[in-house]
Amino acid sequence: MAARKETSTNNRNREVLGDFCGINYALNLLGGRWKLLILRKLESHTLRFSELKRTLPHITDRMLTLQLRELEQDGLISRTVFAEVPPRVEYALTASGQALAPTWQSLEVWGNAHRQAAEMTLTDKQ
Amino acid sequence: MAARKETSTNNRNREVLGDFCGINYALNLLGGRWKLLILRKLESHTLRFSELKRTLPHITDRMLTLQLRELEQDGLISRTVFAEVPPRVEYALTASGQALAPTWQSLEVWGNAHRQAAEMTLTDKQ
DNA sequence: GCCATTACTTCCTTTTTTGTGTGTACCTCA
DNA sequence: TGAGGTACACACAAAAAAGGAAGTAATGGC
Repeated sequence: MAARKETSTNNRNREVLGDFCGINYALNLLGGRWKLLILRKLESHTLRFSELKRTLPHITDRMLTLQLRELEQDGLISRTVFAEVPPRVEYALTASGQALAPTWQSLEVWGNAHRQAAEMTLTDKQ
Repeated sequence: MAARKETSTNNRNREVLGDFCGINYALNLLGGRWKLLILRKLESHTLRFSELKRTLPHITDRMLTLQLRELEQDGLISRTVFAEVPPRVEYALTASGQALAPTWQSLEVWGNAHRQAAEMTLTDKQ
């Protein structure tokens, strides 16, 4: 898990900034490498562990597990276990998770636009 | 600086995800602890190094320098040096940086709402 | 000459995040 | 009997991010 050291300046800063403004509070929840990607995959439908894994390039079991756990603890996704063999576990967005959709969409739009702009200034310089 | 290791899986994943979607491209630029905060401070006016430092609780010179450098390299802020003594350096948002304002505003709104929701479920459980 | 100010830089340590490899319980189907 | 699938857990290693402490150049004021 995260296993943070309560007493570290690093961790205190993290908390201070989280209290300080909603932006950093949000970033504390969404900062993991695969988190927003996972949320976006769940936007249109519920998915199970193995399905998520297939859609996320290069993710390992461990990373997927970790990120899902944290998202669940932070109330962004829900986890439903079906008592079957082989096991089946389904992940879905919570209301809070869904409420974030417009934000990541606007981040995606900005990201693509900014990448284009960056590439253009690159070719300008050549 | 970031000093990333070209050959690491960690770094390759970072790049792969950045290419994969605008969200992760954006996150690669905005992931630093103080970056969005800095951008937001610059939203209303140009600020110099020492002014930024005063408004960001607990940040060190080193961290502020690093984050500003990266933001500048990524085209989100501009840096203007005045040939005076003592030195004066002013930071401002670029057009791209300003274009991101609605996104961090919506992140802030969501963050505050989600924190409230989280606190309510906490008190529910008590 | 000495101190203060500003915006850094450098070297080093600690903390956090990410990745690797292996193992497991359960049942089903061949 | 034995392989295969699912959704993990655990111990460990590597890399990245963050922080700490000290130093620097230039100049103006005392």
